[in-house]
Amino acid sequence: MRLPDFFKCLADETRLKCLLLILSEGELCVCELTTALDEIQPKVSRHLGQLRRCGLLADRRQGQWVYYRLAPELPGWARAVLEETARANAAFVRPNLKVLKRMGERPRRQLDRCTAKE
Amino acid sequence: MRLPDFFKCLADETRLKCLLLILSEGELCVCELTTALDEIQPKVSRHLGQLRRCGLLADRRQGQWVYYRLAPELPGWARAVLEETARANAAFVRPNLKVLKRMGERPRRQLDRCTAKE
DNA sequence: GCGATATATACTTGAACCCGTATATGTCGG
DNA sequence: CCGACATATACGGGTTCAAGTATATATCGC
Repeated sequence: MRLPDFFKCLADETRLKCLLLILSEGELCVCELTTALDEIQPKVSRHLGQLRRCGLLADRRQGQWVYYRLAPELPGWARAVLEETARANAAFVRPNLKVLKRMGERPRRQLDRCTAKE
Repeated sequence: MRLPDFFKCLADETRLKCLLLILSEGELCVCELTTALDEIQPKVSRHLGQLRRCGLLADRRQGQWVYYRLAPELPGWARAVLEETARANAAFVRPNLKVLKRMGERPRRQLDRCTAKE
């Protein structure tokens, strides 16, 4: 990927927050991000799709949910940039992380069969 | 500055190359960057002005030349992001750096009186 | 003061971008 | 199958952005 395109992916608030939240949580599904960001679903989905097509995120479907994680093939320096950014800008996503933690109905992951209730 | 705005500054090829070249050389004037990038002067100047207004670069005038350097007040994490990017993407600016090195007519810096010829 | 050089800015235009709405696709439970 | 839920995408419109050209400002040598 062209270097400026990598930073273009980080240049939008919604995309940047998605990346930092995923970096913090390891893996998040669309509805969790939609809630954490308090945005409408098509908006979040559209940005996640862009991040996937650009090679920053990977996705996996589990039941009706789609989980996004950092792409394993993401170069080390790119991951380092994200981590350094997250470390020094924790306040940027803190409110969203708080909403996420308080979120009642979170799908249970790492199980083939799962219910929507905790 | 808002976090996404920082990355917006890096999301343009001309701006990103300016930053990486300045990071590599310490300080560069507009005409050196114009030559190294093979771009027209108003384009380079406009992007440099934007980087200055956003707080990424600082400038000083010396005679008829204006030198740009990384802003001293740039947060450490931001500088680290730039350095990590430069380290892992040396090829991105290598041709421009080569042009710069071969550039015959470079203003001499760190002197109050200077000529355009080396 | 007057050209020559270096840099900054104003203006206009076309492209890229992001958004909300509506709709399509996919999965699940019954 | 069918309704409910989760996600993706198509469409249309408004805004932002970057470009080239032209011009303004500033410094220098004379």
